[in-house]
Amino acid sequence: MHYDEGKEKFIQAWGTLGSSWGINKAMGQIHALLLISEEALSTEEVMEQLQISRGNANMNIRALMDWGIVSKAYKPGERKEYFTTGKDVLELARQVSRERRRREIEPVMRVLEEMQQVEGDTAEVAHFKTVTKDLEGFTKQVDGALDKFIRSDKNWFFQVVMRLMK
Amino acid sequence: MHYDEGKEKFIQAWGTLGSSWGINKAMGQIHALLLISEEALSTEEVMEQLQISRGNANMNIRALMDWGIVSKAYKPGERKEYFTTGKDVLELARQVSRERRRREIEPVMRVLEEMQQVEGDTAEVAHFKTVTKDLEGFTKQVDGALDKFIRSDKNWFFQVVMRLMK
DNA sequence: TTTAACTTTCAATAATTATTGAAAGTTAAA
DNA sequence: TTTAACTTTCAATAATTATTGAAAGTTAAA
Repeated sequence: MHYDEGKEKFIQAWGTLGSSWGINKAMGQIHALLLISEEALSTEEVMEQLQISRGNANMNIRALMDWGIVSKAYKPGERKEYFTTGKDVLELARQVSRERRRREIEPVMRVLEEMQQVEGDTAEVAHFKTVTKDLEGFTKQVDGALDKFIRSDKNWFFQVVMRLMK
Repeated sequence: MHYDEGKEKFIQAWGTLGSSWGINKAMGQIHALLLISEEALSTEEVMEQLQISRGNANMNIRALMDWGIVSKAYKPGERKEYFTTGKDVLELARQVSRERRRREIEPVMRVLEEMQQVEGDTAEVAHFKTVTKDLEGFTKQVDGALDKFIRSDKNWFFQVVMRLMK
């Protein structure tokens, strides 16, 4: 397979993965492009390589910075802004976990907690509370594990996985 | 808070969570409704309670069955089909993991593996292969852990989480 | 068989989300 | 200051995805 073909495939796959994970396609593609590029890229270069508009490129680069997985890199003597993403995959996973936890798990947990405030002593209400309590418990477990992962040092995750695999 | 208000909130929250996890809103809401209902519900009842059309209800119930988290329940003497979902949250998580693994992780892993076939001995290609190899390695780890989780018995997950938390 | 109760399909439409590109805004050098 | 190189915003539009509802299909009872 030629490099250009591989690159194209990878960018596409990464965009698709992104869109089934709450990150939009362009965001995923820009990230993929930055991942495989050794040099930091400018907005222009991103626009050109992915064939997207300036607004699109700009907005999605900003979103990636918002997620904390892309950062600015100024080149000496240049006025233009350049962007890179870390090449450490584990750090990336940790950052994505952190954001998803904050954006998705936390809000749903707050709602689940509230559900215990429902009044009434019918069987229906009792069942409702049982179910939502269960979900809350499970969500808490996941949240805790995720938190541990996020805070952990570089090797923790692999150590745990290794332990599980043995 | 009144039961109806709580119920409404929960259904909304579950729908929203669904849509940021590749499950659409209606699917999430139907699932929420079935979760909190002790009795199995008919398509009609789902339509009425969520104010959605027959086609929508039917399609999303089928999708939930496809995911393996909703099942048919016939009522004796009745011709109509009724639907329920398991109330075991862990089993639900396991089922969702299984599906997402199959639908999202497997395809991307296949692409990542292919990337090693890229020809050329430039620094650019070397870097490309390094990055995609790293991603592949990490994805494999996650996939393995997920597989372990999916296959595991009921208590495994909590045991592991407990161990992590201590 | 026929009928009626039910389920499924699918083209049309609505709703949502992503993208464009030009105009407005910002900033560093002249 | 002014200018020009750059970045950001945002209303308009395009693309995608979800939803409707009526028609077609299926199935069990009469």
